[in-house]
Amino acid sequence: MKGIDSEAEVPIAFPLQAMPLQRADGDHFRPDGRSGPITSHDVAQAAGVSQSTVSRALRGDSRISDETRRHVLSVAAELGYTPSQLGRSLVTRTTRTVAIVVTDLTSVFYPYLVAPLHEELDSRGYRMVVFTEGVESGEKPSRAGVERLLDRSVDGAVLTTSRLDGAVPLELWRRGLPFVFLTRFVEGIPADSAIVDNSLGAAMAAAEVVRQGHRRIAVISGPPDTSTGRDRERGTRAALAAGGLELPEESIRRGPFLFETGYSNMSQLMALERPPTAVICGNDTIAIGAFNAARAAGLVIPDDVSLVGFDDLPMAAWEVFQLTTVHQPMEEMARTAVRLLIERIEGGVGMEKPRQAVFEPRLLMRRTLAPPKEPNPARHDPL
Amino acid sequence: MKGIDSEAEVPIAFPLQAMPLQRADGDHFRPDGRSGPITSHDVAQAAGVSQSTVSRALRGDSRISDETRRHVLSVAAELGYTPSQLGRSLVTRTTRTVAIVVTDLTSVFYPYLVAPLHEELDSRGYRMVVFTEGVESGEKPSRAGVERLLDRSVDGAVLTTSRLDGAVPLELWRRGLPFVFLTRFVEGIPADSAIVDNSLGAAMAAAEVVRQGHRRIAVISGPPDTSTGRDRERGTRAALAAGGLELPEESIRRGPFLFETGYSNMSQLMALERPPTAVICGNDTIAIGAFNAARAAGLVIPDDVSLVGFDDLPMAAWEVFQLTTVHQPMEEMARTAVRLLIERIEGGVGMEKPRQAVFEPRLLMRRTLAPPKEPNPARHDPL
DNA sequence: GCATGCTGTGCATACGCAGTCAAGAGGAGT
DNA sequence: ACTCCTCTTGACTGCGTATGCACAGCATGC
Repeated sequence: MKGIDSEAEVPIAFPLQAMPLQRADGDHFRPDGRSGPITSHDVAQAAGVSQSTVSRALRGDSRISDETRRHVLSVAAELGYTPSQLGRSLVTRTTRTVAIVVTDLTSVFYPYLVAPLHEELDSRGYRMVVFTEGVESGEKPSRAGVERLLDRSVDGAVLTTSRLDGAVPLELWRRGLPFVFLTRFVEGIPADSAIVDNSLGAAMAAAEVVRQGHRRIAVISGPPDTSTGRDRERGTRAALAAGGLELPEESIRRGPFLFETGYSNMSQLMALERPPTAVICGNDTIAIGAFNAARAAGLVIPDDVSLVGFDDLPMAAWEVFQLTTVHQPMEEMARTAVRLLIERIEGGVGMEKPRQAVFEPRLLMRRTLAPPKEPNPARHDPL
Repeated sequence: MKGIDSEAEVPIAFPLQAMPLQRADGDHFRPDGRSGPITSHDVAQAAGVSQSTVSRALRGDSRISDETRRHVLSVAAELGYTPSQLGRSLVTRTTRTVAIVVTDLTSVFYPYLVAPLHEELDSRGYRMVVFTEGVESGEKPSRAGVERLLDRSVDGAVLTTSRLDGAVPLELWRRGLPFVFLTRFVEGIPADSAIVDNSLGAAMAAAEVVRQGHRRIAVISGPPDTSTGRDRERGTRAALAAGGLELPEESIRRGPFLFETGYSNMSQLMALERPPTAVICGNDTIAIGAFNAARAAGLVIPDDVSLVGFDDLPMAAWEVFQLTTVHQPMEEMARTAVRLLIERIEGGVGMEKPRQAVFEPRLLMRRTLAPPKEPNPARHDPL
């Protein structure tokens, strides 16, 4: 077993391979003897043509003869020339880079959003830069953050993060940077968006909880300053009201969309004198936190308490959870967001009217929701 | 409940706020009447100074008088000037951007790597671009991918993905782009790296499994063409051998570090005539897949079968899993990787000797490992 | 024989910024 | 009064690329 040299400078333990492992002195050889990377000028000189011709040959300009093009391409390949994206961006005024703005990269929610975003962007030849919007508690617009988006290094942005009072979207809009809301949106900002009908989805879930006979229902909701948190809570309330149920303030908890929010609030709820028979959660992450809290308290789901989530993360389908939840087509939403954004970017100034892509939620019955064990005696339904 | 207009152009349902929601025609006002974003020339003209002075004033050059600086700053703020990172990068030959290269963004593993990477980079004033190395089956260097890294748009790269035969690291090294291996590395490439001692960690886990009395042990390992997969398998074998146990080829499965790998292989293992009493998994994701497969088969862990993982993802500690696993300090590793990389980038050409930061693994006893129920009668140990 | 068109290439410039060099203003020293 | 500095600022250039424009070469039509 080898020893440990934590952070120490240890000699390379493995032998260098006997392959063409030879680094050029200061990148590649440059005809003019200067240092630094190869430029189109170098290629031009080596190929005996002008820089313009190199540029055109590589970009496939049709006005270059096939012979010249082949020659230039071979010389470029030989020198290991890679066009500078910087120089190109400066003159074309386009970077083919899109910013993704998220709050908390740690969230298990983001991979499922970021992966399709990346793939869709990549397939269209765009790069992806990731920014986190500082989770400043106050109204701080995180000036540095907005600057970063406006310094010409990105062509547009996907906002997955925005709080309802967030200053970032407003600032972006004023400065004319194309962007699109994904998952969440901010009212009053006429930007494109790709979202699920959150209030409808939440209402579907809550209605089913009621239909199955629950009367003592608690809610662990998301943050009220996000459109998702607010709309889902609204939908839940509406459905409960339609079932003749109120939602007293002590039965609704709120917090960030985190495991801990579900865990701690569920623990408290289960410790109540008359704990709820069902708990509706703001998203799957909260629901899974709640699930684990219930388990830790020795409760069996759904025998002792029912649970529903929102999002349908892949892990919601895991055998250990089998979480009843509201499905939203995250991948499709992400791809749509990219499509809307790219159209804005490449479409130019037109298309001023904002477009909303609202997706249908779908209630997924799995195994965390069942009728309560001790049906409320006040229940009048025929069954 | 509101209706759904999936992907249709619906009018904005919310009223525009009565706030200063007024977009300047074509970005901000420009003194010279041209369109496009404000440049330092515009600020200079408006402030009655030269462009050089504007540049210097904003960058805090000490040779500018306080009076001029204040004036320039106020004019810049008034015009809403944001320096172009492009122009700056072109002349400074530095982008303050680092590329993160990953394989599969969907992995639940990456958030815990990407989040600290981002934070550490951000705190040092660097941006983060995410690339996926095409998961081409062949040797394809994913030319487009390498090009992307070499087109002067990043100052360096963090490779978390590399297969042992990957061509990307070699190409980067030859072209002189600073980079660092994180989690995995590739032999023969003299680059910095931040890794855990994988073989030691795996050996610790396997030794404990043996110590607890298991004799019929199976392994669900990671991909053999990664350093993590290979080294962990090596460590496991070594520890088993030290315990006098062989690892017959039919008892070791291999596959990508995915939930499905654990699920399907565990299902098969549990269907064997004499299933193993313990399964050692290549990482937590595989282990959790295996856990769910066991649960689906009606087995209780660890009563019917023991399970150990590797990584110590946050979810390994969840109540429903309580996975016994090998902890690696991912956050610290990520931060170290960034530190090593930035030192290379900002340190310039020196420091040619590669540095390896090897972190100590730690075996975390939770509740998925217990002595086998039916101890092997061939066991000779005193207890 | 000349004008015209087409094809292929080079020249020159602009993109936005940082930095080099020089120069002007003012003060101090002789 | 002159020189020598220091302090502050401006003109100019270059980073690497794309592109408008001019131009050369050749073919075509009258």
